[in-house]
Amino acid sequence: MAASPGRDQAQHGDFRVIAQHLRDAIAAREYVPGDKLPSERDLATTHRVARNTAREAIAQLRKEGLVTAEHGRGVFVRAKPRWMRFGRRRYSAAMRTFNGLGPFGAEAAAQGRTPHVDCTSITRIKAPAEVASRLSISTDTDVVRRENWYFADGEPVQKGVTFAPWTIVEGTPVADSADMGPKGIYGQFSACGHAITYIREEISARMPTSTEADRLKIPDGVPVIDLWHTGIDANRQPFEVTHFIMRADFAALDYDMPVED
Amino acid sequence: MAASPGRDQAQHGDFRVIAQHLRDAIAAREYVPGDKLPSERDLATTHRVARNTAREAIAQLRKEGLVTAEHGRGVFVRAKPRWMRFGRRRYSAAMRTFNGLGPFGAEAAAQGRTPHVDCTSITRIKAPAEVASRLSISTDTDVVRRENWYFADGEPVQKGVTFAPWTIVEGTPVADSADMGPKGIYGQFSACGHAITYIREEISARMPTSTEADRLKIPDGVPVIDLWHTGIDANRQPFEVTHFIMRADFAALDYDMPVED
DNA sequence: CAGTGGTCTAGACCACTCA
DNA sequence: GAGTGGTCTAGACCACTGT
Repeated sequence: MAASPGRDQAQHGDFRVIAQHLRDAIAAREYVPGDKLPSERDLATTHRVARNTAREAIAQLRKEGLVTAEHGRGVFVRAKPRWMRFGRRRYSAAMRTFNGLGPFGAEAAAQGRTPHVDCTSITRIKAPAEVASRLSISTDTDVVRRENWYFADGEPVQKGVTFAPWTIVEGTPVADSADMGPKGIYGQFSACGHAITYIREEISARMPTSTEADRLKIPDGVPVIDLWHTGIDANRQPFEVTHFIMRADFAALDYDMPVED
Repeated sequence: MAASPGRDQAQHGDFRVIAQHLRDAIAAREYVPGDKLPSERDLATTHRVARNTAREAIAQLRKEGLVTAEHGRGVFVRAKPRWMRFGRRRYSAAMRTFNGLGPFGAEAAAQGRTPHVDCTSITRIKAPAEVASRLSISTDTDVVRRENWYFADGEPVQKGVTFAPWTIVEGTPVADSADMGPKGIYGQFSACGHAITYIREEISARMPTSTEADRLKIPDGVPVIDLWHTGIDANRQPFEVTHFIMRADFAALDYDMPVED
């Protein structure tokens, strides 16, 4: 040890010590959200380690979602996420009557944000397996596939891909138009005999793929919520499936429900 | 460039190329779940880069949750997570009658896993703010705090901290005993006039803190589901709050519910 | 321009696993 | 003991941001 030039001890876990120092300082509000941390080079000299070691400490905090690095600017304490909450009532008729943005727009507007939805593609395909099983149809059946990207205050928040049997949507705007009219897509379904009455929501969380991180501009250390939503009508028939990928620093889910029907 | 010894080109994004090679190979099932990837030193030599660069490529895949590194053994393609699903009916009376493990045990058993719950502490404290607001009580009010750790097949899966007003649980096993009897904790609540009738579940996802990662043995690239559960009785009075931290590679949530009451 | 994070090199020793 | 990942060094140049 004493032989190694310029150093004396420490080898294992140096970066953990630095990381913990920074965590503590953040917890003690020596750095508040938005503040810039010392540069990697500064950390290295003050802790008497190589820059890479200081950098590794920063990498830990990034993985935990505590800080965000900005190339050329510095490393900043991340602002506490301001979650947008989605609940089952976003599908209720009352939420739809005053705008044409659908459940997302209604929730976003109710929470003081400016929503924007971009429908990037509408195609007709064979039902993928995950869709077919939820709609109780075969994978030979044609479905419409509508891909939507959702923004709040200009920031990308989530992606949603909606599928519905072609036989149901044929001839309606759902099959070929981005504009769903004043009552949104569920107004259209309702008009053809499928009023959304029950929903099923299957929720999991995972890290984004590199593609998702790109498209949704997801910072380091932020997972996605992966949600399969199924719309079910009054006859208990599923008529629509949407696969949402939501930034977990923006979206939260909030359900209240009876324990039994 | 040509001046640097032993190399010729490439500087930017080398590790991304390597990472993409590996991703593609995994997608093409050249490596299947459980397989060992080439060692960092092998990757370095075959791609003609320094070991740190190969290592960075691996780090990317770890962040995405695609692979897991095991010290001294190698880097392995992660097995597809086998999620355990939790739904609203885990709180129904029917799920409780055949065992004393509560909602978790019932779900785990139903899914062919061996559940185990470890109640690590039972204390009496002033209600924390997050609890008080959900129970509609003040932060001066005493509550019981019960900390539980949940295991499936011996692996730690989630942590749950339950709070309930002291005035409700006083004199019952909920206040001081790990053993909740054959009908579980909700049987106890039911016996003192608070049958669970509605629930509210507030769901978000984030990366684990370093403490959580330790205690739940969470591998790299796996987020946690952070869930606040509120139990509400037939009179619409909230009587119990539980804060769950779940490993997102084990737990998924699955709710079916009416859009309106 | 100076200062920042991003990437890379070519080594080194440590800690762990397994034959 | 051989092979693996984990950590560290002391440099280097690139890409980006701001003055």
